[in-house]
Amino acid sequence: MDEVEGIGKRRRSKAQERLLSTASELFYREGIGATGVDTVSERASVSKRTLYNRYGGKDALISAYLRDRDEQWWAYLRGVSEGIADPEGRLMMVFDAYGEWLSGHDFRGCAFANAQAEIADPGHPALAVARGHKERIEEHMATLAREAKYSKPEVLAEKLLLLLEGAVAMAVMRRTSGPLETARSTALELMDVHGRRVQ
Amino acid sequence: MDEVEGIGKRRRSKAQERLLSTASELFYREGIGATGVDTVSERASVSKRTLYNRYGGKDALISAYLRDRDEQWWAYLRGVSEGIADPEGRLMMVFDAYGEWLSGHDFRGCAFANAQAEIADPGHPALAVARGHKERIEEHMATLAREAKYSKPEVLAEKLLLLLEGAVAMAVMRRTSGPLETARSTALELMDVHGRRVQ
DNA sequence: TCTAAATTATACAGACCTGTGTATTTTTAC
DNA sequence: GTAAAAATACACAGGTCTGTATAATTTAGA
Repeated sequence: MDEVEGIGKRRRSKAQERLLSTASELFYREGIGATGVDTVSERASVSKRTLYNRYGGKDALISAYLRDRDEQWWAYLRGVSEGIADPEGRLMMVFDAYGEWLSGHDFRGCAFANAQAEIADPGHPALAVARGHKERIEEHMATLAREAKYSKPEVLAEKLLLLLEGAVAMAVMRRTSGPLETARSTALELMDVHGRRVQ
Repeated sequence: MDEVEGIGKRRRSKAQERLLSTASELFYREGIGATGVDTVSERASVSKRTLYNRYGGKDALISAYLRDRDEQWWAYLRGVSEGIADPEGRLMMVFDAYGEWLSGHDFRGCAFANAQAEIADPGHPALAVARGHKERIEEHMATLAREAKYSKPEVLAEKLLLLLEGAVAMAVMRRTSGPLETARSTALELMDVHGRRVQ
């Protein structure tokens, strides 16, 4: 029975998992438009028919790719934030996580921003996933800023998000993690500007 | 005689101009990868052969597109900055220019960031154009910050660039100019942090 | 073991892609 | 007006793309 990712209740098959991880790597590294479904299925050693039976088409595979990326990102942040108790430290961990994630991998920038840049149709379902991802990051930072008792935590969170996104965009262009460090130190300055309501 | 854009001394022909403006619009609105050379030549009412004789190929056309975009951006900034004498005002004009540019057009984000996201090959000549564009903007802001006697003008300029780039990226995702306004007000706060060396 | 679902291999349709070849016509410059 | 440059129309090569059709095969559960 053909099952569409995200709707079906049946757990992912191994073929489906392999398709997703392969698509994830190729879409990120080579670009979404530049990666064909034939390439994905071949590299995953899964027939193209299965790809279409499992995902329905390329568009759904793109959405699944971004959803997977979103999940991985949160898992990664959860991991590195594990020991830290104070909200300020956890706030800075978002910057550190971006920075760490940069080095090592052949860095191709933010998968969500790249998808936004590549997909012209604003109604494409994958773009809703990308928007949701950024929204959750901002909310996460706003929550931490609130817990740390900064004044206007939502405004602070938006500022920090702008710094982060700009830093990633510039880092990928310059092939340096410098922008991330600048963003981090600037974040501290902005946190200082927002002061702290002592309870 | 076949002439390659950027090397030849002969001024652009009308056909070449039409090719460039058509490519510019399509590359920006639909994406570089999604726009074929056939489409460009048809929409420009110029034969495909002329496109190849003039530009040599699609890659060179992409580079020309970004160079053109860069020129247009500076012309626009020059225009809106015309009356302003003080460097601080001119610094804020960069933010205003980004914001103005946002509204009106069907906004698809920063053409240079989009090219960076779409083109996987880091050696592609168009990416050098994109890098140069951002570098010049940062230098421009650093010069203004220096003239306005802010301390560490280069550092301030980098911070402002990060805010700008992040704001554009978020604005295109959210379809709001809100991020640009946030970036603008945050820029003022950072300028305050950097104080002013009174001469 | 037997049955039903999942996956496979293979071929194909129809469209699009970049780039070239060639002969003809138009435009430009002197 | 004439010669050279530019642009045109048209066809074509050799790929790639998404998506589908079909029949055979493998896997997994009762």
